[in-house]
Amino acid sequence: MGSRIGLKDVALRAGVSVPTASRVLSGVQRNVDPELALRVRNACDELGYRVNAAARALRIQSTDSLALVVPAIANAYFAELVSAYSRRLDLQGKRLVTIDTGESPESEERQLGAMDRVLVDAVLVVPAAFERSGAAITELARSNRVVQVDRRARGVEAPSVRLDNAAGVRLLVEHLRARGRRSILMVDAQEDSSSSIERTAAFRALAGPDDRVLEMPNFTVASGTDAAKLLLANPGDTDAIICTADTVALGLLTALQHAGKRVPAEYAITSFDGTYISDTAAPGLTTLGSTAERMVEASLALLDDGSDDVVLKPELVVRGSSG
Amino acid sequence: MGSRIGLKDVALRAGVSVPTASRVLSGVQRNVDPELALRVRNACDELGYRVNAAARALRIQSTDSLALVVPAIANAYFAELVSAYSRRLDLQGKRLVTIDTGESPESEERQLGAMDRVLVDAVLVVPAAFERSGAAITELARSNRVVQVDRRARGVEAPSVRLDNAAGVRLLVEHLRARGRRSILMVDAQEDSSSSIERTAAFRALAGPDDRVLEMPNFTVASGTDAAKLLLANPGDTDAIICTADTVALGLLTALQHAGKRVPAEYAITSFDGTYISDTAAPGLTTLGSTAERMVEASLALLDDGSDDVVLKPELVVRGSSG
DNA sequence: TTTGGTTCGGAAATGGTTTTCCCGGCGGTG
DNA sequence: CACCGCCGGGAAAACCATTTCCGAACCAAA
Repeated sequence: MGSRIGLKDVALRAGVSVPTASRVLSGVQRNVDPELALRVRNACDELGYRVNAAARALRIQSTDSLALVVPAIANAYFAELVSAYSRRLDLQGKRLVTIDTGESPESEERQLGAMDRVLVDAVLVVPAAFERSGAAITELARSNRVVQVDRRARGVEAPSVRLDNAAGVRLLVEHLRARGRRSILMVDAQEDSSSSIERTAAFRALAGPDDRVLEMPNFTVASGTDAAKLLLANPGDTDAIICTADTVALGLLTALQHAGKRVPAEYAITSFDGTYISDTAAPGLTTLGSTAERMVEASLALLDDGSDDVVLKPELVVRGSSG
Repeated sequence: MGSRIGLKDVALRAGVSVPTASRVLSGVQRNVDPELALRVRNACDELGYRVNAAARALRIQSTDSLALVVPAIANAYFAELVSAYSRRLDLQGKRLVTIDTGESPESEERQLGAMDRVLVDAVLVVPAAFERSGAAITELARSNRVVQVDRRARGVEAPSVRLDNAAGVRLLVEHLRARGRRSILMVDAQEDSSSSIERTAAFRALAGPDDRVLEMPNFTVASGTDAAKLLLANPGDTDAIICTADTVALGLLTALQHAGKRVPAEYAITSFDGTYISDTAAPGLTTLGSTAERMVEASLALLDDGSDDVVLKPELVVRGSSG
């Protein structure tokens, strides 16, 4: 049984007792002689000892890590959200473990169902779907602290932090109208996500007879280029576009430019996420500012004090793509 | 202390012993009376019981999860790598937990040092730096199974799976020369990563007097646009560019186009990663094909059979950006 | 009645932390 | 000088929740 080295091996080599070794390593529960502490630390080095995560967590009932479950890490919006959480938690000495559900409620259910194999103190989840994610998240929330981030799922009582999507749509529509645009096309993904639902609903409520909605299969750059083809095949009076994701806007922008269309002269393009894409596209994309930092702050605060839902106000960032 | 519900609560409610409840739930180690099994399962539902990850892992000495440590999840290349791992492991019923080190050796050291707070069976790591990552990874490898992916760190004995960068550079250079280009600029990031080192070394070995290297601070799209500014300020004879990342190539491409330059007529642009970016840019980027799937397969196989280093052969994917 | 197989429960094991109890030494006080 | 309290350390055991080993009981077949 000498295979794995445990704390008692360290204590033995350092010539101290197990409690003392523990006191040196983990807590400052009580003062220990600096000389003994040094011996313990040296013994650790020499033996290559590392504390057993499972044993420690079992006793302590706490790991210093959170899980973040996102639908698609390849989406720049979620990638930036992950980065923001990771940086923020790193400052606190905590770890973020990220899990990708591939925009698939089935995979999400598997991963959430197996979350009891991963050691975390709480789970931050961006639900893949509004309807189909509810059951798995509710189940998870029975035994874990759960916060819904960016999206919600139907019937889940876990608190949520999200953007005021209706206000965001209103900001973009009013901006485009103020610039004299008459016919707006909203390009959305037909994913069953709460944010998509809220955005299209808000848009339809504000839309006039000349405004349209185009549903693409997902939030990828390729969907943007496909949307451009569909638009060019059936241009109508459209002179302005609202994309519900920066990735889609990027594909749309480059495809329109490649087809010889001028942006913003012929088409004003706006978008939602405020990722680096909106900043580096040429021309820059008018978009709602990034809410990643605020979402991170709000959701972590919510985990601490257990307050209620948080709805963030969007801000408009005007760049060249809207004239 | 009745706060958290454990297996003994389930057993009590179901009127069976703890071992029997365990047999019903986790393993099919032995047959149990179907009637008892049903009682156990009902008790679980009613109590909302979920197995304790720490206790299970402590006893079993295994979780079905791997950790993947990447330098920057916001980089499309790593995001696609994460997705590929996640999909592949999902098929096997395993989980992937991803950790972002923000291209910072300090953060990497903290995160790797605290890896004993996360429950995983093995760690796949993309070292942030060639020189400065070695110590932390070596230390980690003393107590964990570790595989280096995509990059290596100096002096680490853990096996690695990586691209044959020299062959990749040769493919691109020969392709550009075959298209009649005379003066190639390599745009790299001055990060201390093994892949960057190998690529610039291979390029310098092949380079003629008209070829140059430009070192940008990092692998972001913004670095690409900055590189374009530097290039336009000092154009020399450059008629071809090799970027060591798709993100950089994207920024460079759009910035050059925005400045009125024609691609590929005036500048042929090629790149390395083969992410979705190379496919959706306009024109498409000539690049080395994505090796994500092969890296995933090779590294997982390596974990299974403990074989040696794997070096993947690159493939050239020709698109419009190189003429 | 014995034998063999099946199923269940008590107890050990997993590894680290924490508590309890004790001890020896040290300094201050009466 | 005796006494008291405090402080740092050690031995042993409890604890965390689960799995597994092993013995016991039971039922059916021989």
